[in-house]
Amino acid sequence: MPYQDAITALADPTRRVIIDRLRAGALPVGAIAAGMTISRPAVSQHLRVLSDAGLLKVTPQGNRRLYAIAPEGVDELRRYLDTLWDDALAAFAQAATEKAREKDNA
Amino acid sequence: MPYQDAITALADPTRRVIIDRLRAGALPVGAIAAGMTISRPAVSQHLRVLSDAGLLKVTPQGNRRLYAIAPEGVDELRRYLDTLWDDALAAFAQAATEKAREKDNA
DNA sequence: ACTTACCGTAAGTCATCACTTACGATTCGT
DNA sequence: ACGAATCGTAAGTGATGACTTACGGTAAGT
Repeated sequence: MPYQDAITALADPTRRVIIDRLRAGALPVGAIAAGMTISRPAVSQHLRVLSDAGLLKVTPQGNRRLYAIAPEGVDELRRYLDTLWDDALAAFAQAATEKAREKDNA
Repeated sequence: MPYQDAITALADPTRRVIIDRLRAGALPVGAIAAGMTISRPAVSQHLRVLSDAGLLKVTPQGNRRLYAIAPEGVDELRRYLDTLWDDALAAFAQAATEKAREKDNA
């Protein structure tokens, strides 16, 4: 899954809450939904989106399904932002030098 | 602006196209909208969202307005993903050791 | 075997948001 | 000073998506 799906998935506040709940480790759906204001099926739908985006991986364990953060999916997004960050800094530096040159010509 | 706004802003494909157009350096609105399928006011609205999210900075230059990527805004998002990445790796490692311990007890 | 627990999916509703056209404001050129 | 250019904003419309309830399917407990 490309990084675009990861960004779209993380755009929803509820899904970010789910991600935060999984920071410490894998959890079954019931544990994730417990304490949240929305219904459990709604959580399931969010988990589906996050999994499709490559941000979560599922491991069925008997009756339950354990969801955990997939480091690879997070890394894809990280790399995209790194290139964006590099380009932004380079453009910023170039704009600064151009501005200095203008000042010299004045 | 917190990182949440940045994620929400980058969730839209059109806004990512705009960001990509600004990777090489600042551009006025007309140049950004040129070649895009949507109208120029639509581009203006997207630029507003990106600016509010802290991802773009504007420098009015006479008649036109130059938009450029704001490195600080990108950095906020980068830091969020870094902590998420760290936690995910730590949880993954812990799960691996626990699994190994289970095997030993068997 | 039968009940209970855990979970995903289907169908439908409601709000959010991206886009359009129309308009007003500011600045440049002549 | 006047017309053209550049851009932001307002109002309205259509589509996407987040949520609900209802249902089915599989595994665990007794």
